[in-house]
Amino acid sequence: MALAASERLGYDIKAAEAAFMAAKAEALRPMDLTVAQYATLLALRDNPGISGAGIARACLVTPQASAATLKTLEAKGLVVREADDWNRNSRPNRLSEEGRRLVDRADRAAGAVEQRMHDALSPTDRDTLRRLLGRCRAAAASTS
Amino acid sequence: MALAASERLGYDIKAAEAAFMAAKAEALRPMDLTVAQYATLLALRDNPGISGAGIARACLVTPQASAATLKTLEAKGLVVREADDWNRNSRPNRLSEEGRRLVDRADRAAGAVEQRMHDALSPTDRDTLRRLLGRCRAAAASTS
DNA sequence: TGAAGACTATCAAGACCTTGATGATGCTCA
DNA sequence: TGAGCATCATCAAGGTCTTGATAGTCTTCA
Repeated sequence: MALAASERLGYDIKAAEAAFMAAKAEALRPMDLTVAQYATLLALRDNPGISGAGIARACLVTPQASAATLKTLEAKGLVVREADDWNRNSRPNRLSEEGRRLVDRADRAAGAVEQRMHDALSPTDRDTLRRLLGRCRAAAASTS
Repeated sequence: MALAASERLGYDIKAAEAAFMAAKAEALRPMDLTVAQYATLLALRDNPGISGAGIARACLVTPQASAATLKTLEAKGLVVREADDWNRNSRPNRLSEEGRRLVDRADRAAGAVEQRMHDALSPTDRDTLRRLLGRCRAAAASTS
């Protein structure tokens, strides 16, 4: 074993991410939205007409994953997918009226989690955390 | 929207975690192991005879998730589950001989990712990162 | 002794994510 | 024009994770 389990930074990152996800999931439960669905709606609100592939990039997942989530959201009536018979390659996605209402409500709930994390750190701390995480990210990606 | 998208620390944490997972998944691919399977094998190596629930706690998932992974690993012949007819409540899990060989090989590959992250930061940086992530974790969990 | 509460295992359904493969579209450049 | 390449959408299969529910076991305590 190269590194002792307690020395592994991956665990700390994972634990923070897990706590973050759990808190968001709980905040979104009353709206019957999953975290993935919320992230997708958020990307749609900020980028009307974005493609499924674009959502995938914004949410850090594969296009297949975003397509599945879009399908669920379309079935819920929260998203409208513009199907063009003359161009099957690009299918812009937009929020429905209900989707727009819900994403604002969801963002008030889930945004509070983000706000708590934001408020728990000083501006300097936030900057430091971002920088260190960026170094980790680069180190993980290198050579891989 | 309470916070601008670029101001959200959750994204940085998620991105670091995603890069970390991707690098480990790639390192483990030649062994035909997923990250979840690797984490389970590691927990088993460090805690022989641990219960499924114990693995779940170590891996930060639900008992159901660990049970599913154990089932896969048992089918692969990497894990042996001791079934007691007189006590169906507790089923200790252990590595098979092949499982033991594979986990060591896997840890050399995946541990290198962890090592890269470790080496990219000074001891002080690592300490700071841990502390800040801990604060984020606590902030996310509070009130939720 | 016996009830309460905690822990464990497991089934089932649903959602999400991944890799791999396929096919269509659009842009660029020789 | 036409080949090459990047991008997009989608099908399929496998694995992981969740919530919810059911049930056996163990410990504690009145």
